[in-house]
Amino acid sequence: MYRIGELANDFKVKSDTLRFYEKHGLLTPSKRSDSGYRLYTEQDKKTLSFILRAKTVGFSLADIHELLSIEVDKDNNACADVKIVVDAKLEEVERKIAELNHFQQSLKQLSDACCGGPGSAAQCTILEALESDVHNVQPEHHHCLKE
Amino acid sequence: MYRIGELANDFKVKSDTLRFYEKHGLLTPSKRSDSGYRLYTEQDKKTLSFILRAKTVGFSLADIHELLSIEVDKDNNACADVKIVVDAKLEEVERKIAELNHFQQSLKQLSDACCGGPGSAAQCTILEALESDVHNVQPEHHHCLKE
DNA sequence: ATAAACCTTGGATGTTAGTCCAAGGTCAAG
DNA sequence: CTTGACCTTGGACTAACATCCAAGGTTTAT
Repeated sequence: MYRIGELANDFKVKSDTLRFYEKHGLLTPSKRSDSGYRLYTEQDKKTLSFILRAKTVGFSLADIHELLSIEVDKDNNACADVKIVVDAKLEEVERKIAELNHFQQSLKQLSDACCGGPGSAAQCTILEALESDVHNVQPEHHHCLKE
Repeated sequence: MYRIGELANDFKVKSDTLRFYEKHGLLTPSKRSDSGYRLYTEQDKKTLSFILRAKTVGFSLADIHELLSIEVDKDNNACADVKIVVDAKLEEVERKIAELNHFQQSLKQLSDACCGGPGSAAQCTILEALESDVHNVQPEHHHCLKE
């Protein structure tokens, strides 16, 4: 069992943030001490980890709330509704992955172009790097390769 | 050349948003008409596309400003500084990709578990799906597989 | 030549996601 | 038995990112 300050400290967030998440239904501590202190379990810790990770990849707290409230239950015949939500999020995740792979290629090109060798590179920006079709690079016409 | 409303419409944002990006140095239209109307070029369009895509994967406008102002210039001896920025962003992108791959696996499990077959699944949440080690699944002990 | 549909600026307002503060209760250490 | 570091609540405040509004200028279509 962790008190709010401990948990906050472990994840480098403020206690206020945890209270804020509670107020918005994202993370309710599993127990309270006799004196009313919030007590968080390992499970709560995992939920917090999930919230913070989902945030870094661009999900809003509303999105995260939706993800957390997905309950696939064999006796729940709203199952089809759940599948619609899950599949929508899955598509969103896949779009994000595709974007990030694209960014990754471009940043790699920039990194290589930058101080990449004795001659260094021609002028280049991330937009030029993104524009170059990674699947069809023609080195001699390319702005961003070393030398 | 696009006027602000056209460009806004193409990208499903408000004209106000484009003026906001301009005020914050993210997207300055390349020209103005004689009467003072903003005129955006194809290049500006690409910049806007970049801004919006970067936003969906969790970059702040400040991050995006930083990415856009990267200029790898062969005559610029601040090259090492640029490489530091680029490599930091690259790491960030790679972390995001790793998170998203993890989410993707979990959402796939949920999607499969949900209405996945005649028997459907045991109760399952995204947290349980995330927790299950995808590289070491033991179907009989797993909460979220069909039947 | 005038209405409809654009555009300009500046400033007010709204939403999301925290962050801070005040007044007071709890708890462990000395 | 008090000092210091925690915790409680409620409410005010902030920053980032827009979004709206007012007063007025421009363009195009009839």
